[in-house]
Amino acid sequence: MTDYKDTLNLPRTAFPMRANLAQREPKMLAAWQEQDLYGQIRRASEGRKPFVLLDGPPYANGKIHLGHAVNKVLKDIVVKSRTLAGFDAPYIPGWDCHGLPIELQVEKKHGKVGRKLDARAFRQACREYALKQVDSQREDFVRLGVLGDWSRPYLTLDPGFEANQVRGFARIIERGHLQRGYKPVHWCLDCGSALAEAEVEYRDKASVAIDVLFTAADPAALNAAVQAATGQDPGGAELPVGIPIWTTTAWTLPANQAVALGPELEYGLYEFAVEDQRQRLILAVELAADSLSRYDARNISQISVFKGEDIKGILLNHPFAERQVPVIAGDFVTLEAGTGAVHIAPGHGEDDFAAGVANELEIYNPVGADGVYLPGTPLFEGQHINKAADAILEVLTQQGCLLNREPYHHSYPHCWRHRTPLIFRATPQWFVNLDQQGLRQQALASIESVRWIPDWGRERIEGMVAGRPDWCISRQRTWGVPIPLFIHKVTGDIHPDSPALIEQIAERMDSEGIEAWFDLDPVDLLGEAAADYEAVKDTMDVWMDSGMVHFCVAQSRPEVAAPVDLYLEGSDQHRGWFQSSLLTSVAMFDRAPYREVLTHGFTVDEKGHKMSKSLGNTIEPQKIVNSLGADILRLWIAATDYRAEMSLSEEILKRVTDSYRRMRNTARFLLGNLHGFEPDSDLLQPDDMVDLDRWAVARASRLQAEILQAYGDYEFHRVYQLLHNFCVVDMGGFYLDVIKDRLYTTGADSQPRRSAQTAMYHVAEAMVRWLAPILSFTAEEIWQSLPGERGASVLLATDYPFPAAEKLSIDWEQIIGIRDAVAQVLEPLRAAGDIGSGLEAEVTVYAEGTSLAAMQSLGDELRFALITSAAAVLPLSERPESAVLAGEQWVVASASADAKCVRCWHRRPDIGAVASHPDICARCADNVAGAGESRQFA
RNA sequence: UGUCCAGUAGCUCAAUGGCAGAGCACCGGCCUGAUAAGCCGGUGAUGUCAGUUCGAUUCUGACCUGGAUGACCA
Repeated sequence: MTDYKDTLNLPRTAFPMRANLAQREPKMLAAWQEQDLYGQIRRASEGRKPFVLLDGPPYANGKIHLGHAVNKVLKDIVVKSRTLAGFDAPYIPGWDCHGLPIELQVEKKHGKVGRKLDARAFRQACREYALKQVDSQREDFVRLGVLGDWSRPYLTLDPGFEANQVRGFARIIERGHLQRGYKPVHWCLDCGSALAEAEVEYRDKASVAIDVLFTAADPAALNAAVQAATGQDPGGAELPVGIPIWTTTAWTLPANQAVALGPELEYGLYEFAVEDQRQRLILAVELAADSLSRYDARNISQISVFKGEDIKGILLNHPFAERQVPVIAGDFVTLEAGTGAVHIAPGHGEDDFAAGVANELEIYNPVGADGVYLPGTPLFEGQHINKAADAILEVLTQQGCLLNREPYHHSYPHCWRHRTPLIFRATPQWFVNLDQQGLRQQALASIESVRWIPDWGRERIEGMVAGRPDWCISRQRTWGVPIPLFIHKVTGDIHPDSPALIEQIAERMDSEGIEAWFDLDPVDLLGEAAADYEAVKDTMDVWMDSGMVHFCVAQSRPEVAAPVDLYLEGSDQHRGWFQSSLLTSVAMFDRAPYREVLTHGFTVDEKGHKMSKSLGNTIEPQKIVNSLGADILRLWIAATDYRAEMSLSEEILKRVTDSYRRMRNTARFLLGNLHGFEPDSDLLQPDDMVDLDRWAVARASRLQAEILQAYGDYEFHRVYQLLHNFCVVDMGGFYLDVIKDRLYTTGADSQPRRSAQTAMYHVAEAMVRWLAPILSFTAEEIWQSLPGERGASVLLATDYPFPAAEKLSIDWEQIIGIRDAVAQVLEPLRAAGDIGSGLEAEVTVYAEGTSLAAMQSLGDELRFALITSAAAVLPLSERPESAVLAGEQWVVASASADAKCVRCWHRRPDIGAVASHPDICARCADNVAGAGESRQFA
């Protein structure tokens, strides 16, 4: 028997089945770097329609985690898919480099500012630390296959950035949004600084709740007020009377300036006895019973009832300070807890502050930056507020004003870095005022012009902007961009020429960065007037840094000038970067800095629980990359619907790896069978192609439309599903299976084979582009194995232009349905051991209508489509008793009685028809020694 | 405690006021000319409870679970 294997065209390719991504990817990265792929793409994209994604800067501290990977890879998929779609899509990554966390790291090593290092050296240490972090994070991002201008990222510590930031700040001042305020702000004693809203988190805290008595300064006046309200003299003028307040922050009592009652709430005057001492208290009616039981009161009687408003203005004795404080009305007073009377320290609370302003109280703050009562504070001067609690309670007890104390658990604001309780402390701070120039309203209007994806993002940010307080932008820290202002020593006003002065400062900062401000001799700028002014020592909130990226980066990199097309971050950035960027942009330019804002969810484990170190359920991206490869991680990110939580587990990674292999293998099969195909000479025109091959091209072309749509809609999980199903169902399950016979057995340069190769070539060219944004490494590997002249990288190409669709002769969807039906009928034969492969069977299909027509037009080539040795088709009316119903048609199947062709494995009656080739069928003989067969349909 | 989002087979995703689809996984089989592959067949699901409706996975409400975010001030 002649060995005919040599006469077959079996697949050949150097493209390996095993990906070995962990080893292969770094080499590919080196090659990309070597050839400056990013730069090449920029040059190739010149003049195209721009699509700009502005990178939200990660904070330069710590190793990147899964969330970072998700964010950067999503951005990368967007940028690459837009590049392939023919846009000029630059990507300039950036880092957020100033701020407290870096200071804390440096403090760990060098101690606080002024101990081992002076401020200047400390800042230098911060700078060095941040740059080191940037380097390490950059390495990890690059390893993920994220393509961008990594050699020239933007850093908020770049002198140019810092200079532009103060220029932006000047613009905000010019437009009237800056305000200097003496207001209570969240203050972290460990930071020694004010905090922004975004830096506050609420945690449970165990406090001591106390009831403190404020005695009436003039009981007769109180009685008179009650009588005026109720029409009855309450009497009992000889008894002690007062109003008890309830508080969990005893340390604020030294700053007390008033007691607030709800103006519309009902209060009662109660008389009772404690240890046989009769006395009177005013309490909210609803809270009276609870409160009086706390005080062990007996023989209680309610003397009268009135509204809080009725005793407004009555004076009370401060429990220990030498002053009297008024009763005021406060709408914010509720009946949730306490006594219905709220102690007001305008220097230590927001409501308190507002009440203080409304009632012309002193905004008194006796607490220093370090939490110690300032010199001159009666009784407690020099004590730390956390330690003074006992002393305060003791004083209250001595004064007979401590009615009750008990432990109390509540949630309380904490510093999100130190996790320590915050205090409210009135200090002079700088604010971006949301209302004095209509910033809030304009911001809300700008939100309307932005497309928010998912759309609930709009409501979220609207609610936040509508409800937020003024933005406290000053920090009393070392590592940050200075607030470059001069304050008049007498009037407290900023220098009238501030914008111009800031420009002069910015010019110095262009080269020297923030040190230019700290080194500045005010005389150089202000001349003789310098003596009248004081330089501000505060730094800016780092949210100002990142919030001004849209302005600062564009000054040196005009290709990303605002407004940009897209911001893409985690959904937590509605309160963070999206908002800070919006506010600065509206403050400077009256418009949003972005057209679209896309958010993604957070990573969770397989049970849907968030990943955290304490739960021990974190998965490190570095680990995945170094074992499975970056493409596997990228595929997971693409395959997951990022609008909700994104869950990751060992099983999920396994599934992702499996589907990766399937796609890779499909590509490998295409490449293996494109062996020897030179598109320049071998590519057939659609007219010359076998009908099935034209179907494959048409199918791929239709799919491409869907895939591009999905990319355009940022629905990458749809891209993945479409791609994977195409590989499995259309290609593996049908087309590639069917054309194997033709590829292998017909002549290498024959029309039937070239036709199939032409189709596969089109499919491969398109598919490598579909894959490229997601499986960047693998796509590049495929690209390099594809035949034909091509550029250095798939990313230098644009979406594949399919040849114009030709009308098909066969309704292939019908044929696919019949194929499934035949497979069902073949299964029992196989189970019975009558046949093994489908080529051992012959079938007759009985059908009517369109499916009959489809099969009839295939004629003799039906058997190739069904992958059986013989296939006949007859009208339904002729079906015999033995026919089996499968789907809509009836099938008769049996094992073929014919001999097997050793070459093509079909069972044919014409084996040996050509005498010189006794072991092969006539078709094979023709292909081996004759003119070669021709195919029209399959 | 408020608001928002999500909950569809073991996993990843679909869909619809009218029999809930796909792929993977799993089970069974085939092939050995994609072979640490490939092909065929099969099993399997709407978080819970009510309501509206002829009919609800879809609409409404409550609850549960998870996530995000805000308020919690005295």
